[in-house]
Amino acid sequence: MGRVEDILAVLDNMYPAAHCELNHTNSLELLIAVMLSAQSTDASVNRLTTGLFTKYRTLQDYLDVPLDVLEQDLRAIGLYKNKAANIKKTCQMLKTLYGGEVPASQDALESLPGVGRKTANVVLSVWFDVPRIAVDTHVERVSKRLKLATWKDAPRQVEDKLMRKIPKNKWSKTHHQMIFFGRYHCTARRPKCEECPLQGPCRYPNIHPRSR
DNA sequence: ATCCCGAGGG
DNA sequence: CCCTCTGGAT
Repeated sequence: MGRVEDILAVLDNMYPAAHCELNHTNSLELLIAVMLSAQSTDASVNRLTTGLFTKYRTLQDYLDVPLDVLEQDLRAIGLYKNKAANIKKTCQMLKTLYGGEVPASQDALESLPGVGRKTANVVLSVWFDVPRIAVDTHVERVSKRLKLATWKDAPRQVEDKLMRKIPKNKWSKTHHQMIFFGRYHCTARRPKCEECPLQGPCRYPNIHPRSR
């Protein structure tokens, strides 16, 4: 069995039910939750959206509210001023350009302020079931440690290499498994290397010989 | 390359 | 205290 196949098998075994952990009940809520997740934990986002999605139920609710009020409603999360402005502008564009719906196209999504490639990929994959691999901080770190990419690769290059190495029908599942692995096991700061079933393919011990 | 930017963990 | 969190725009 090849190296990549081994890694996928281990991830399947560790996280058979990996999934999107951002709470949402429709495409607008998912889009906003992903926008809010920039440089924030999903736990923080969910804590915030519990109340937010109760207060803001429709697209129009975001359009009607004054910017400074929305800012205060997002205050508990990082980058809240940027996020408030982007959400308001994005909702305006959804209304005027996309019939009040979240578009299912990569270009349309990325044209929205505050929505880049990573956010677009998550929405496409999670909501529209389009095969994509969103490269966030976890996926990037895990990919580099497991030698699925090199240390110098930018997120876009990591994405290309993953798409080449992973069967397309597994992109979405593997994406979430890498998130879980990065979030709960192969953490940025003190990865649990001693109890890791992926020590074989990992380069981390060679780069940080005695760290833990 | 830098800025935005709060909360939680170690 | 310092680091990290499903980034994006300039």
